Amino acid sequence: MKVNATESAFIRRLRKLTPLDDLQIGAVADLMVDEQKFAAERHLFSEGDQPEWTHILLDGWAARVKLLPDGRRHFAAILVAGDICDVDGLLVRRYDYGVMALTPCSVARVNRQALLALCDAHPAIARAFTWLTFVDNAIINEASVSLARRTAAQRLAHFFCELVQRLDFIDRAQPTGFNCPLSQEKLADALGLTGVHVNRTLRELRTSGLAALSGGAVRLLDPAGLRRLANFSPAYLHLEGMRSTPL
Amino acid sequence: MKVNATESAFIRRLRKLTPLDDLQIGAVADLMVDEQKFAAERHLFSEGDQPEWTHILLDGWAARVKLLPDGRRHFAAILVAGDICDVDGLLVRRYDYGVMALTPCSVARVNRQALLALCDAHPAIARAFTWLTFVDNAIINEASVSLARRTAAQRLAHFFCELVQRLDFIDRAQPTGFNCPLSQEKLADALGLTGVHVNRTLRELRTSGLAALSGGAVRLLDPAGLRRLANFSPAYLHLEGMRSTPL
DNA sequence: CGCCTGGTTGACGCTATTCAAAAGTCGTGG
DNA sequence: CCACGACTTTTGAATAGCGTCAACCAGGCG
Repeated sequence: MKVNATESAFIRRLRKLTPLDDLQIGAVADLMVDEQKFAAERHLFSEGDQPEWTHILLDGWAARVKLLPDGRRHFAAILVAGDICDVDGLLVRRYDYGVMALTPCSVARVNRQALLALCDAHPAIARAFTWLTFVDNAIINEASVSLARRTAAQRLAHFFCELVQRLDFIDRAQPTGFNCPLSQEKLADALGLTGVHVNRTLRELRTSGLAALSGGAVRLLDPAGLRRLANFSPAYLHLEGMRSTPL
Repeated sequence: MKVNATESAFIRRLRKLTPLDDLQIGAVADLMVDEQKFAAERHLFSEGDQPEWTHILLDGWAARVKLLPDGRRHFAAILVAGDICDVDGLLVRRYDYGVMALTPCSVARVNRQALLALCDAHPAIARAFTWLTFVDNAIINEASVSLARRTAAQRLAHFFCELVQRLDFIDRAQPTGFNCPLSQEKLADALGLTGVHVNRTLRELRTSGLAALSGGAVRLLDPAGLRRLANFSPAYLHLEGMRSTPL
């Protein structure tokens, strides 16, 4: 399927975050030629696969999945529209994670060699992609703080605070809440908990008047309270965009 | 202080992992001009600082530190000789982590602008640094699996398995063990545990004949057993080096 | 209508934390 | 050489947080 790349969340993110000009943005958009749909639970690719395409999430939610031998799993990252699923596929021989659609997804595939060539030809574009990698990293680092040192309630609160920012950036959130089509089981896999405990912790947040998840939507009843509980500070999202330095 | 860059663990890593030729390697080495010493516990820089240099660890151990408001901390990454402490400092406005020396360290500082310029001039060099970022990422992703889903014993076992590989790669480990100058408290900060529990878990590993930490060294008493316990598979370290694709 | 997935709740157990104290280690200075 | 202090390791006892198991309920969809 043909992509309307120019209006995609990814290109809009590039516009807002990087100093690329219209020509450079256009060159990137031109690589986003074919669009694929994935049903929920479907894998875009799996751990161990050899990368052939770079996948950019246009719509829906997905996750980077790490599987454990006993069948349990961990979501190393939650991906929303505008996120690149697998930049590292550009240079790595084998994926060390899979990417799974959490909801029905629409994905732009970008030819790996073509993107590499474009980056080589335009250092500014290479920098933009490197920048996106760094932001991705920062999010994962912050998630690891949650896993290492925050309680279940704090993890959920932090997760909600982060997502409202990320989604708002692509105009998919209101200050009052956002659409969150994740089952409690999937939330658990993202936060290093069990489904049962996520359930209890959600009730805790609800009864304490902080946030509520129902009908596939998160309502932030007390945004300031949530941020206080999670000790959330959005600096790590680097929403001001990359530091522009002379080429 | 002047650096003997060519013999540094970092340059040797570049040689082994990337397809850069001697000229390109030399150009990178030429940027590693000044060497600084840091005492244990000293910060190379702190969260919130504006990046000015890129820091490459030549000797000693360091960690990327994320601080919590209550004084607790989390080590988002453990750095050893040959690791870049802060690639993202190249493009980010403010660090979202600090880097702390865990032992006396020797660090090469690289001028940020100069490295950016070099990457722009030589796409192959840019790729090499991007590649190192990806490997760094993969390690952090795997660590997040430990934090999310592995028990204390498995975390320690996995940590030891990873380090013996990473250190062996720069010729600083024997198959039988390696030098590990981390206090139990610091191990705890890397693994999302408490010092007390690390102590108990180390005893568990010792009495079950898997591994022992004493006198600043880890002895791997039963490497295969350790790997089995941790379900360690070194694929994510990408020790085969980057996928070479035509420029 | 029955099935299937996801949400909800209770009882119980285990893992890791907390608090506290004692013993070992190492560097420093007298 | 010993004494001292600071830090690290070690161990115990009590507790908290989260996981496990199991049952039940609600809604969507064939």
